[in-house]
Amino acid sequence: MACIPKEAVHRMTRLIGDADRAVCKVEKLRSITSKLDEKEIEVEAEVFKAMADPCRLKILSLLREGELCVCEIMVAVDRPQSSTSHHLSILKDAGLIKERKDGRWSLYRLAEGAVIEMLNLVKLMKEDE
Amino acid sequence: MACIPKEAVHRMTRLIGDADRAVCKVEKLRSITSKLDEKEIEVEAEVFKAMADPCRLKILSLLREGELCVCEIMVAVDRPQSSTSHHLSILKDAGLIKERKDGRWSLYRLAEGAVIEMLNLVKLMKEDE
DNA sequence: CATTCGTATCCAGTTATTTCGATATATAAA
DNA sequence: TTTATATATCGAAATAACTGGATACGAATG
Repeated sequence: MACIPKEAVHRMTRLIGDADRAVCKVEKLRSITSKLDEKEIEVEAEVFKAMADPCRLKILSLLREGELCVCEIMVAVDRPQSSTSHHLSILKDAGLIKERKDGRWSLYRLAEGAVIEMLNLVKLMKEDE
Repeated sequence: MACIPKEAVHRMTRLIGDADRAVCKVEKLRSITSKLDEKEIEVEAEVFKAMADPCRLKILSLLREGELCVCEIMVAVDRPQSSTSHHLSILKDAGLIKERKDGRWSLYRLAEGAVIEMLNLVKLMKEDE
């Protein structure tokens, strides 16, 4: 584990009172974050980032209805082609949607798994406040 | 509903074959997105945006352990005070965490509700691929 | 009441994201 | 093999987000 800055221990001592317990607390806090897998957190952040845009949320809602091609999606969300395509690639990279080629069409669908539950959960979120 | 661009119907006609069915399809697609509550989607995007940052995900993980003050959190995530405080305000505005003042301390905790499930779900997400 | 301490806010610099026209690529039709 | 179509990618401008030092504010402490 990285070295514990003296400043941190000093602060914590003021907070807790006892210097030994302070060191212990700082080490405990640090150990929680240092156990987190940096790479995994990065990937999780990318998933949330992909869902953090109104247009992309609309696309995900659309795809709940079934598989659609880019030109259908761009009509539905009312964005230019390049913009729509870009959003789709962000959703795909995050693993939220899957692509299938058919002739000159690219057909997109929701990925199996937890995507729908995520969309449902965030709706619930606002209700219990 | 906004007017349907001729271009869209034209494209759809090529895609489907029949002109009347094309108009129908375009209208159906549009109706899905137009039924979505713009304001609600904005709010949902804000929640995902708040979770779309590695440092903030670490803070949420930390708070699973219980209530912490800013100076404890900044030690744990190893960021300057202003930065930590800023991240906390984003999480609070999104409704993911709650604040409680005690003397000169601000104590933060996870909001009741679906926060933990969200964090668990995104982990599951990566497994089924 | 002056000082210290914990936090929030402000600010400026940097970096990342979004947007959309233009262009490239690939498939199919003529 | 020329042309049309569907999609992806590039590029540049506009916008938004993150970062960390400096400052402001409010609560405790001496």
